[in-house]
Amino acid sequence: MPTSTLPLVPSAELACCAPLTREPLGAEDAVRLARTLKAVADPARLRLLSLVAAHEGGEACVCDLTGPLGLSQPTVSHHLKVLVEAGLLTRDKRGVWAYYAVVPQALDALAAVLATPAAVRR
Amino acid sequence: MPTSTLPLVPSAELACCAPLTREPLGAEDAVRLARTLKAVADPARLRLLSLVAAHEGGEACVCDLTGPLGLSQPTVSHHLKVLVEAGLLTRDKRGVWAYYAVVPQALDALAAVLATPAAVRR
DNA sequence: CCCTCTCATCGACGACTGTCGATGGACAAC
DNA sequence: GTTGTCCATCGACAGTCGTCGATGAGAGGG
Repeated sequence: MPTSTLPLVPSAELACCAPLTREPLGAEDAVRLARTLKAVADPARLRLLSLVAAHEGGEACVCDLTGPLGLSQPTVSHHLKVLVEAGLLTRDKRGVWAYYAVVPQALDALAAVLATPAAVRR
Repeated sequence: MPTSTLPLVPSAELACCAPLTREPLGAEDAVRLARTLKAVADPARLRLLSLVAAHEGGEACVCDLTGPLGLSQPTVSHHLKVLVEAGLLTRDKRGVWAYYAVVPQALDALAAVLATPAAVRR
């Protein structure tokens, strides 16, 4: 049977806080937010998210990704692990293959924190 | 006369590309996007953005920020420089003080790239 | 049982990053 | 001019990060 790995992140971490520009960010919230943003702030990982999302069925295995990225298989595995631990990707192992898929709500939550709420915009 | 420092980033960098999950990201776009995201992916810089936005008048000088952050003045100056170079903050030197203000469009552009377009959401 | 294929982990290396104290430059007030 | 304040830059240090080759763990196929 296929084994599905859910994101390790408590869901509270995804929507951790009010929009950046609405009120001062607490130290702990800042650390949590930065941890998630760090996972995205890398060219290889950005392209991975993009490639996985664009792949047919919305999922892709490692062997689909090493070629387009031009990185070694261990490096790709490493980046995928980072993204899964950040809750941005899910891992689904079926037989020999490991299929990765994006978690749209996670990206949306990040976007929501960064965006300027209409009330603040001047 | 006050000297205003505009962001060094070509405006093309701010809205560099289509939403992540819409089409595969090119290598160069990925590098540019990652560079901007790296500027935000740090607890101190997140709090700086937040503190500046929340400060009265939407702007703050360095001496307003070192206290709440608990970091030394050189470190705060360093982080502010990173944010200005990323186009997320503007620097306006008036007399002895340097006033920083957030660039809402920059944050919004970042959010737009991360967010899942409705058409892709499944 | 052995071989192959896919993927994860390990260990190592160079590069980059966040932090600080010390220094220097610019402006203001006396 | 001298002194004081605000801020940027410098140099140094420890820590983290991205990358790779080598190795290991499991699943399948002959």
